[in-house]
Amino acid sequence: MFALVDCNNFYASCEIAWRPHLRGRPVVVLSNNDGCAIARSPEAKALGIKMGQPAHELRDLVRSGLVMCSANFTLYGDMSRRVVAILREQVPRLEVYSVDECFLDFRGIRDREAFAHRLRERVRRGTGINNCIGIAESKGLAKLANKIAKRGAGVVDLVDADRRNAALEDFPIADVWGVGPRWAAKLSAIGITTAAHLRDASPAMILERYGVTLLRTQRELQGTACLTLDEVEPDRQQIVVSRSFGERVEDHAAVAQALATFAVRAAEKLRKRGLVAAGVQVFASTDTFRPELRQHHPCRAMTLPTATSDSRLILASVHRMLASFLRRGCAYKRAGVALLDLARPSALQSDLFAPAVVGDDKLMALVDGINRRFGRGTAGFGATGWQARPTWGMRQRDVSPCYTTRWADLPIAHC
DNA sequence: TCTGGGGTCCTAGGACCC
DNA sequence: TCTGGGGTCCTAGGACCC
Repeated sequence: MFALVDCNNFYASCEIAWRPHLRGRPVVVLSNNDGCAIARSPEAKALGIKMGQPAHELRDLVRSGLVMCSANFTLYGDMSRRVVAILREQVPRLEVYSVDECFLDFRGIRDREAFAHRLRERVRRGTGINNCIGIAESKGLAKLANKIAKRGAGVVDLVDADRRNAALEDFPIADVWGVGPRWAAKLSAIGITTAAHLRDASPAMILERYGVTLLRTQRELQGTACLTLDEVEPDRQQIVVSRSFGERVEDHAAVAQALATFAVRAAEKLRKRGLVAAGVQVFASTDTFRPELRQHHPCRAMTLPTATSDSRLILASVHRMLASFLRRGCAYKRAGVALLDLARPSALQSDLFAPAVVGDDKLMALVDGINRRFGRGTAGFGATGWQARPTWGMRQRDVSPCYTTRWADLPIAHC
């Protein structure tokens, strides 16, 4: 028995929670580089703004009241932790599924709907974030129940068979969790246009044409829980830091600085999770939206001689791969660094003649400590260029303050 | 003027091993 | 008429998720 708590328009709700004058107004949150809409308040949806719609197509709407916010992922991450903390107080077991969703173990709860309504209200009062709850026998059905709850009821319980069947009858196949655009098109072509159709389709046919993933989805729709509540987040297999640049960059030294910056960020994330990497990959890309310009999409990877989380060793490997990596006359729009083959140091196979992990943990802990205390970038590496506004930097026109994570940005209440 | 970023799982095919 | 059989590892590509 699962409940899925899903925050409504999460990023937009976070912005509105701290800027109450935005309530009732159309608000969108933009992707990095202020590129496209990644979250929309209900009022923004009502204006017909689509998910992923480019920001430049929205400029005209600003004059009629649309508010566009640059993404502030620090704020959203902290708000997410607050929502989870409130839920943890109320249920013994939960899985943080994404930044704005939690699966809860709802077994043994007597009046599920009343309990869910109280839960919703607690989250709303504690964080200002509106949310909906779907309840069912499997995660897949809880997802589906949640989508129906978003239509207005707030809480939907599909444990009752009659209610579940009715819900599946008119639930579009494209909205089913685990059915993406490709499969939705293929399924529709053979007459499977609703969740009920998929539930009743031949399992052998599903397995043969789509594989075990969709077969699992089908069984979940039938009410058989194939997915479990995973309370512990599994260790990452890879960490990627990549960005589009604010403008096209032809200067290879600038791209190298960007890659060094991403490598340092990736190493920080790696250490925060207590992992080491045994592989490093670098990639870059010219502007794919301008096919008339010279295109180049270089990508290189190497295996490290010994696993590490030391920024200096990761930087050195990036530097080595950069030799004749970029092409003269190409202007790059995006680049990234990936750390691969991640592992816990304790889980590594030891070598009779060499250490299993290399690097200076004490030095890295010191650097991380300084940056935690005095702000990111206080202590760092020369290879990153060390500029306040590098040419490859992101465009961000209107970032909200980090209300909950930076002393200087603390909101002030006037009485 | 310009269209994001970060993940996972599954499968098929080739290389290689005994 | 004849081609062996059974296995793992790695990689690329395709699908999905938020």
